[in-house]
Amino acid sequence: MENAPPPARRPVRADGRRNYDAILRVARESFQAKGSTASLEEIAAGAGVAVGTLYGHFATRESLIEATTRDGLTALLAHGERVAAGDDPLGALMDWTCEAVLFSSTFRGLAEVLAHGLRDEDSHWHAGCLAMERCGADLLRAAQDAGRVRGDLTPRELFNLISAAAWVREASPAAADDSGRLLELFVGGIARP
Amino acid sequence: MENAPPPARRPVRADGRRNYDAILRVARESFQAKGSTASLEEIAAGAGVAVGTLYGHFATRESLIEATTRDGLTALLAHGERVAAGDDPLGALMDWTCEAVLFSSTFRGLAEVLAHGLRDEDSHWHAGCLAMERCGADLLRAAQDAGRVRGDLTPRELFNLISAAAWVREASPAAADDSGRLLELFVGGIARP
DNA sequence: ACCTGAACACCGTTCAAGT
DNA sequence: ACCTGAACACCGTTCAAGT
Repeated sequence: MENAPPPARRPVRADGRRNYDAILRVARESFQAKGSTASLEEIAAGAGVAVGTLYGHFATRESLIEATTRDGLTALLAHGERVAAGDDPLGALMDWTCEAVLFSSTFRGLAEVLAHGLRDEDSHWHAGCLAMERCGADLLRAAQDAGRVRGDLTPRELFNLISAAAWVREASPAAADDSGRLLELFVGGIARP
Repeated sequence: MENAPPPARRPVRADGRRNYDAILRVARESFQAKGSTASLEEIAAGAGVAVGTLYGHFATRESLIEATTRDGLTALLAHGERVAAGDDPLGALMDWTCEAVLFSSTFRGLAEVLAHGLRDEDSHWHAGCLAMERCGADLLRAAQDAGRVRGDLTPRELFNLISAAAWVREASPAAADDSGRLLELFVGGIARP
């Protein structure tokens, strides 16, 4: 209930903001290069701060990961609202799903963190994951109401399909090259003629 | 070419076999409980041997994982041969695929190790992963020849679908409960009416 | 042929002391 | 309010010495 850790916030003092931003910038590069398990010590060193400073700003690895991908998630949700306004429910769902797969494979390990965040109520991610699930749920329902997608598919299952496709993308460079094909394989079966 | 590490083999000396077996037994329990990243020191301690003994028998974590799941893979391949003898190619493919998903989610992290082993030629796993892929390829081709599965699906893509479904099973207990439903979602789209 | 355990390296995490 | 870096714990991996 009350043991959910506080989300990372940008500090008010000038040196604090500088360090916060430097850590975020280096963290993005490190996660990109080495995945979600990249060394926090290396990130701190790369940002020119002591480890304690990193922990001061980001209490857990999850909160740092959350902060590095917050913008991406925001963009994804905005994209969802945009495509929802169109008049092709199936196209909108597929379009957004594709973007969601790309986002969820921003770096190696993110899909797992997302899947975990959706289940763990005490996670920094929980709210974000729920928002992402809900965004997909709205698009899914619209496509189902239009009779274009099998009606028994649940929002949670759509989330699972997305993170699974993202996981394959993370793990297999060859599959990542052809995202359209991957998407077709993973969610192609849910459409109705 | 020649830098592929040697597979773990059961020692000839009596005390060696005893330790080897003890390590394997504890490793199975540990992987089951904590996933593929379980502490090797704890496994060694649990087996009543020094860490060096564990490394003496299993040069890498991968080789230990391989040894703990070798029987399961063998059983899966045998199951493939068995179902291939029937006269329902689509049923055989689905049956085997379901077993493959169960095997690939024996413990948390195995799906990732398998996906990695298939790509890395120097892995302990490479031969095993190839055998698994080939087993699926034979069943897939039969189902395709019978016109029951879309013809453009490749063996590699089937492997990816299997490990992705296994990954979801590993990550989400709820999904793991209803394997039939999961399988339907992941490979239901490949069948032809 | 196999075992032991100390030794080294690396990393996560905390915290008292500082500014 | 924020920073520092030493301190502790834990783990992976190697290897000289032993039987």
